[in-house]
Amino acid sequence: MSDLLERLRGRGWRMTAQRRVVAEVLDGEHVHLTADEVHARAVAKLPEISRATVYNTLGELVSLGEVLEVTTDKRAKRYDPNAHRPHHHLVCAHCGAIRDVHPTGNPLADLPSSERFGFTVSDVEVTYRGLCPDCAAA
Amino acid sequence: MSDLLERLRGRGWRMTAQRRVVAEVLDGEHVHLTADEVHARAVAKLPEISRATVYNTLGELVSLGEVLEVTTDKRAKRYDPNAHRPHHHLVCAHCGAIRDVHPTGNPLADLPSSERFGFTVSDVEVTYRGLCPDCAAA
DNA sequence: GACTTGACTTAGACATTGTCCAATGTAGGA
DNA sequence: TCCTACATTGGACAATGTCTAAGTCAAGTC
Ligand SMILES: [Mn+2]
Ligand SMILES: [Mn+2]
Ligand SMILES: [Zn+2]
Ligand SMILES: [Zn+2]
Repeated sequence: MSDLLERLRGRGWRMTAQRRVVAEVLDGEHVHLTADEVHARAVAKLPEISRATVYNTLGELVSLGEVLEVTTDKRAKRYDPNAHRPHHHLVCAHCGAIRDVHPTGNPLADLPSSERFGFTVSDVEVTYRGLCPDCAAA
Repeated sequence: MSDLLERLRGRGWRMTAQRRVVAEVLDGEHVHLTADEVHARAVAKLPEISRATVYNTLGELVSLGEVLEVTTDKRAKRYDPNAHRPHHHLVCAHCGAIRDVHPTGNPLADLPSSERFGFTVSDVEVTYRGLCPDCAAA
């Protein structure tokens, strides 16, 4: 995460306690927190941090390409710090657990030009759904 | 759509003016309306229809498998009457236009078991993103 | 170290999307 | 025609997200 903080400093960011805390929360593998979850964890480290600052900071990180927005369910957006390695997601339909996955092949190649309707297609998101081991056992 | 109304009658649905109007609105190809858009179009045909009824009816149609929920953007859910032909979506990143597409191949086969984390994977959603012809020209 | 300034943070109002409920209405069978 | 279980309604409430005015502070300058 200090990598991230360094990059942000290089981009002219003022290093505030709030931004440091948000960056700390957004660290690790398979991390896909909602804004309110980020806020709750940030408050544990810095009680006076506001919801508005969390939303602002997340939005800025997304604009900078340091964090991805993921919408695996129809509720809140989730924020994914694993922005520098392209990947897709595997979601448990029962408990919502999310794993990063790396399918083989290139789904873009599977969309023939006759199915492109003249669009310039630049990106593809794949969401696999199923049951995680815990939920399948229950 | 009278097909749909027949199926619903067969399932024991009471045929109300409200349900008929929602079914009428949800007709056609490449239709992906939000609940409020459905409501606005329904009101044009039946001014006294309430938001609650539109939400109730859409929820029931989804439960019955007659309509799909689609979340191509991070805003409102969209309702897709094309539930009987599996397909994916192509979305314009600029104006939000949505087309139904039918990629070749089977993306499920592209997820090796080493990338399944013990999940029972049953479904996959693919969303292609790019620019529609109009937005690319502008 | 003190000063300055524009970027940053905050609380809370407001907006959008969706859910829930008690009261009222009605489709369809008896 | 009557009955009643099912359906609809309006509005309160909830969850998520946006915006703004006022106060705060990081970091450059002296
Ligand atoms: Mn991820
Ligand atoms: Mn569709
Ligand atoms: Zn699970
Ligand atoms: Zn477009």
